[in-house]
Amino acid sequence: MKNRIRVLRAELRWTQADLAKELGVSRNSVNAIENGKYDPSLPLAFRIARLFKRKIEDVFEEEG
Amino acid sequence: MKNRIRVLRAELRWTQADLAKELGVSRNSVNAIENGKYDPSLPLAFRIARLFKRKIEDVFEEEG
DNA sequence: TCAAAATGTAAAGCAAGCTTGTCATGATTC
DNA sequence: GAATCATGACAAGCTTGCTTTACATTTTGA
Repeated sequence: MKNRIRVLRAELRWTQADLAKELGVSRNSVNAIENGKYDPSLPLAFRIARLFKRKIEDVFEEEG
Repeated sequence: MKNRIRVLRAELRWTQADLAKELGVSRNSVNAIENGKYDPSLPLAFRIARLFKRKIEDVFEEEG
């Protein structure tokens, strides 16, 4: 899955640490997810989308 | 997370095995997810929503 | 320029998602 | 009432998501 987290985060001028704190996960998880190391769980995807006031489909996209 | 999979599946008159086959997962996974044993991964949630022609938010709901 | 902040990366370990296989139960239908 | 189908449930095992800790590299900004 691709995601637009880095862009959405940049719009708010948040650091990965800021975002991690808001989401209740570790900074390493945010970093790994932004860099496509793995996909977030569904509950975490919901929290991310809600935080950015977007639909999940507007934050995440199935690859190719 | 709650989900409406059982209802959506019933509308199509599919068995859990039918759905599992369409999704490319085991019947046990479909059964476990329908019964709330665990949440699907994000990629699987996307496949489920797409199969039912719904937004992820229309199939899954954060609890409480 | 130089220090601090932000990001990347990696290892080890626990938790959650998913598998195959198997069995029990209830509903269908012949 | 016997066979079949659909569902529920459980165990063992593998993979993936997430953690903490730690350190290296890049970016920022005074």
